[in-house]
Amino acid sequence: MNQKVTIYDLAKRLNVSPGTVSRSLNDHASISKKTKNKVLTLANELGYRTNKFAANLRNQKSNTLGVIVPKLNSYFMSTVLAGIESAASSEGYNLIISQSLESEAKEIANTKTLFDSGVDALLVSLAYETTNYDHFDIFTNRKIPLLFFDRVLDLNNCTTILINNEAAGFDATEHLIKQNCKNILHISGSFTRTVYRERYLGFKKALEKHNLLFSKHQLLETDLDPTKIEDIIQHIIKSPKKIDGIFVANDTIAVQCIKELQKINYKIPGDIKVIGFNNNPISEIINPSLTTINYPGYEMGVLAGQSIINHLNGNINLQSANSIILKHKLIIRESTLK
Amino acid sequence: MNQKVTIYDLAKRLNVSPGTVSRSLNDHASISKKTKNKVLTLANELGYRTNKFAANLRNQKSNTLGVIVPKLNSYFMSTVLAGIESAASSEGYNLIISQSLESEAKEIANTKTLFDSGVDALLVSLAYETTNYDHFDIFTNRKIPLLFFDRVLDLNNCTTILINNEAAGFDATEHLIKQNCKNILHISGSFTRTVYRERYLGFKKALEKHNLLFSKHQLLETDLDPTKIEDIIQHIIKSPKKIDGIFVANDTIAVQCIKELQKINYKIPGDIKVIGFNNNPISEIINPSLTTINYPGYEMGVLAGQSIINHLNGNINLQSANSIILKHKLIIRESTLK
DNA sequence: TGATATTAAGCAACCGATTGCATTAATTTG
DNA sequence: CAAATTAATGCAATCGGTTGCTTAATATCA
Repeated sequence: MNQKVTIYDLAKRLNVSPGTVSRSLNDHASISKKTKNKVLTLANELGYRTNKFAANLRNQKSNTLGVIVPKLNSYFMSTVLAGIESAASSEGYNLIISQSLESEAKEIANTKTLFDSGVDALLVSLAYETTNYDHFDIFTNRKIPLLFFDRVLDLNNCTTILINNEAAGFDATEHLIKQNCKNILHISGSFTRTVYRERYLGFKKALEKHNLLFSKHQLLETDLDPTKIEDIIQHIIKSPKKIDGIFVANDTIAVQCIKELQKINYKIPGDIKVIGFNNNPISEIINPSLTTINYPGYEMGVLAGQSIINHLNGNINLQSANSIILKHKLIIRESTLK
Repeated sequence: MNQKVTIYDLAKRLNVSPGTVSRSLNDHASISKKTKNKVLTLANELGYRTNKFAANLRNQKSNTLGVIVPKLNSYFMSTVLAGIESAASSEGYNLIISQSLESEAKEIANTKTLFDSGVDALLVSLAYETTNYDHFDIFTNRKIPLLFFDRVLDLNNCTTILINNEAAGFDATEHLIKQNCKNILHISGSFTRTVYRERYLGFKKALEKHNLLFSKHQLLETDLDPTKIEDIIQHIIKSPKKIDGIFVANDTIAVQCIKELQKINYKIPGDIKVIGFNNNPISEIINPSLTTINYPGYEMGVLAGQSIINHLNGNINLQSANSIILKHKLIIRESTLK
């Protein structure tokens, strides 16, 4: 039990060749049932377990997917990961997960490590900081599938999975407008990430459509760091024109805004209506409950996993569909009631 | 660029042996600086990357840790994972993560897969369902380090990392008692997991210490599934003696209780005081904010990662410390105010 | 019965890096 | 200057499976 058992051990005991053992274990057609049974039985008895290193070395394939996310411990990301894991494990793939912690340097290091680990494909959601993308070249050069989700990058031959952020931003903003907001503030993440840029574009389009002027005070580009909530509140208080609606690029900050504004006696939604983004569970818990945009994280993860595995299996679906857009949905709750 | 480069390619171009190349790359002492430089330079130029499969096969070591958690997308678990990842990556270890989804069958499958993947060690938080532990034998038989965190199991020679759940349960309960609660309900998870059993023991000890009788209605053993909140509420309403305090085994359910009780016009903390467990961020967002026990997830993850890596590196610290207890802390908020 | 088709199994090269031991070249020492 | 060290490199086996090709054994058919 204590000793490792190899196909050579099995071969010796059964007086067959290692090749025969290997083929038996892989249920190859050219081995008789009798032999296969003998092998399987003994393998089981001795607790034989295949050595993946050897198999991978020979097969040039690891049945492993690499994943790089900005942060493991965020509601959204862990939900996506759960989806990826579910898809991967049902197809017999392992997952090596690493986090960039929003740092470009760490993302680069992780990319190299995962490449060296011989992952069959890489799934990435970009770090906040990343502006140079050369580190992905080792993957594209060797034609190892690369997929971006949520925080995406448009590279040739890379699938991207995301929602229509512009449309979502538009919907969120239009909802506020329909609730009679006239001077809406958009609290955005950094424009280096297109998700945020596009939400902003949707925001502006909605204003335009409804003939609302846009002034620069209505945009606050931040790093969405919870510790800097005070700056955000100051921005709101000091706005030259009274703000009556806020569209925040994520629920966490939206919830913090509500809490802080309530502390200084703003009424939500009476004085200011607030809409968030993501449909994080906290949006249901805050009082008033937070109107938000549902972002299907789990589905995104499952789809990302399935797409890449289909691709690896040679199924034709990624060549054609280079970009997968998931449906978002406006979820109306109390924080934007008239 | 497109082609994979091996040490043989480097060796050929430099007219040295593959062995010399290998030793150069590993900065072996018996190679001259001149040669090392030549090799390093060319390796860099050709984009050489070591083939881990070959190295792992030869070294019988993968620099990879396996992790099995019940659920990836839970606040607590993703926080622990973030801690493990941080410790692992700073020591050059990869992480293969899988989830059991609380199912024993999946946990068994994951254990086998991770074993086959040749992880150097395994970190586990047990599934809700698991009652048989034989699947870990392949690890213990081969003396591959095994560590349990949070949902632990006392096996010989396995480190466990957790908090003192009994003391935490005691503290939580005593706090309620000090806030004048006389008839406290404990909503627990399944006793198959010792964490919950121990919190319950702490609960009972606190009652005893303060001379409060315990009746069976004061314990509700559930699976902590959010969809079954209605059963919990019914239990509270139908209690023969009016319940004035609730100690819930996790914050998610505690928050749900508060919300549902408020819907039927209970005042929190006026009519019923509530204390949760974990210090999940939602505990700060709910109104009234939730008193809870802080469970240091990130620290637990870091410690778990570091411990196992120290062990792998042969540093003596796990033989002695077979069980690591982290500090918990009572965090008093509004939901238990007098 | 002999020739051919089928089936089952073996042989040996290969995947790419590592490492104990042997060998050669360079340096030191007496 | 020869002998003894020391330094630098090469050789070849090894890790454990996989697989194209070959061979041996059995079945099929005329």
